[in-house]
Amino acid sequence: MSSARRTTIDRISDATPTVTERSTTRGNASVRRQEILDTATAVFAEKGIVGTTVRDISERAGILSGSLYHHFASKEEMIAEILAPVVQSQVDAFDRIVAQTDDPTEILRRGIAAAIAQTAANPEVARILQQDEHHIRDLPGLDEVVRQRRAIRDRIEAVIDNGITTGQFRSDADPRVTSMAIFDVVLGAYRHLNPIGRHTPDEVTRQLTALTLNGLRAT
Amino acid sequence: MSSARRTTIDRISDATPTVTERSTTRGNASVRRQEILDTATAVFAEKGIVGTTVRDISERAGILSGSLYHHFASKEEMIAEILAPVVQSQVDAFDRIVAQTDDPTEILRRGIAAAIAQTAANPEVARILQQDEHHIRDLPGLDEVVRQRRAIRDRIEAVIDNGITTGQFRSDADPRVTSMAIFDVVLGAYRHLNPIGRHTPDEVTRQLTALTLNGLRAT
DNA sequence: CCGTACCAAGCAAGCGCTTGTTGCGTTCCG
DNA sequence: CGGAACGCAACAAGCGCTTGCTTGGTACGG
Repeated sequence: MSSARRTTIDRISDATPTVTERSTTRGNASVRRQEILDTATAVFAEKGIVGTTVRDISERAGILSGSLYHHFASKEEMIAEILAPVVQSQVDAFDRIVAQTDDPTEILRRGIAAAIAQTAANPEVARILQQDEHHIRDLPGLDEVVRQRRAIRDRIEAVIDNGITTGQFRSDADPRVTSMAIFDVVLGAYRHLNPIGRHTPDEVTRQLTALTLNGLRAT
Repeated sequence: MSSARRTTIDRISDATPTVTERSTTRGNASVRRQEILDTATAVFAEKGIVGTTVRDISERAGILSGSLYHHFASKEEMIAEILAPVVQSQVDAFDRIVAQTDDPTEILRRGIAAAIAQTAANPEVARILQQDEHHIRDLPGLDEVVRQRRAIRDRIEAVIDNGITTGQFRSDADPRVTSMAIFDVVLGAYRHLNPIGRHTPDEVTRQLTALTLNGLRAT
């Protein structure tokens, strides 16, 4: 699909054939793009991925729906660009934690705190990840996101398993059920934070770490 | 392009709806209706409410999409008829429990057990309630369902609040955050039960009651 | 300090297809 | 025969996305 609509005779000598990220020198071309992305994030969180139309996004962004495709190749690309960096930074945060300590209780405590800090910084993305979990799973362009989220849950499960063998956690705890429970609870924390809820990230972190760690601790 | 209209004669040759043969119990009117409703439940759970089309349902039920409207007035009516009885029986179960005891720990324990038993009996409805929570909220015909679910969560919150004042639960626990966490964990239990997961309802109940009650108990 | 070239950004219009829903004709059984 | 059950075809609205064209603004050679 060549959408090139140059005038009939032009560009005979292409002086710079380098594939570039042009747009740089201009008044920062990606500003509008990020604006639209932020708007789209809000709409996706509010109406869900399937329930959101490109016209919903364009109306709220003050643009015509067709003009969105000047910035993005597809609706799916917008979704990927919204979710990927957040999930990536969650993975990075978890990596940093397990590099600092190998104590299961401490990993869990810091992991929950980091996840909730992430949620506080981006509650709308957390909401999308929760409520559209299944739709995300069968969007072809989002398999990396799905893979990373599954990896996080697997590693939490491994941490719990480890804590059981060291005797810190209850021996009758099922790592799979428990890890999923923690995952669900932490992901649902967006409800308690602004703009939806009224709690501070620190308070929510205190509540959820207390609930889960006391719930897991060996008697 | 004019569509070649098929006359009545053409239809004689091609027959045999390969998907499902009609349930020929003509006397019992609601049999076929319930069949369709069960099929719709499975499709809604699989694809989500917004992601499911009436054609998806009709294909799986071995009927044409238009013929669905002989049994149901609208897609929304189908959803209401799927969700309402389950939510109602959850309310009833909770009522029965609080009529038997007023001990907060015991109410929570039996409440979780009852909710998971409900989930085990109807995992697909649980999945719909979780993943389409927000879409359900702005379907006009489902305000009763929304009202009842909110009522359950409010009453759980009250039970936790009561347990704090009696000294059974940690005094630093926030009833709102905690009740929502329990709600999320129990609702997500459908993942561990057949046909998705491999745990028995009793085992899941043991796991989640242990996690939440130990997590709440005063030290 | 022009004039030309260039392009990101957006508008207007519409494409092919799908959506929930409807009206009417047909089949089948008590 | 009557009526429930269903096929059949179509409707208006809406979907994601494409196309042709216009604009405002910057770069740059002369």
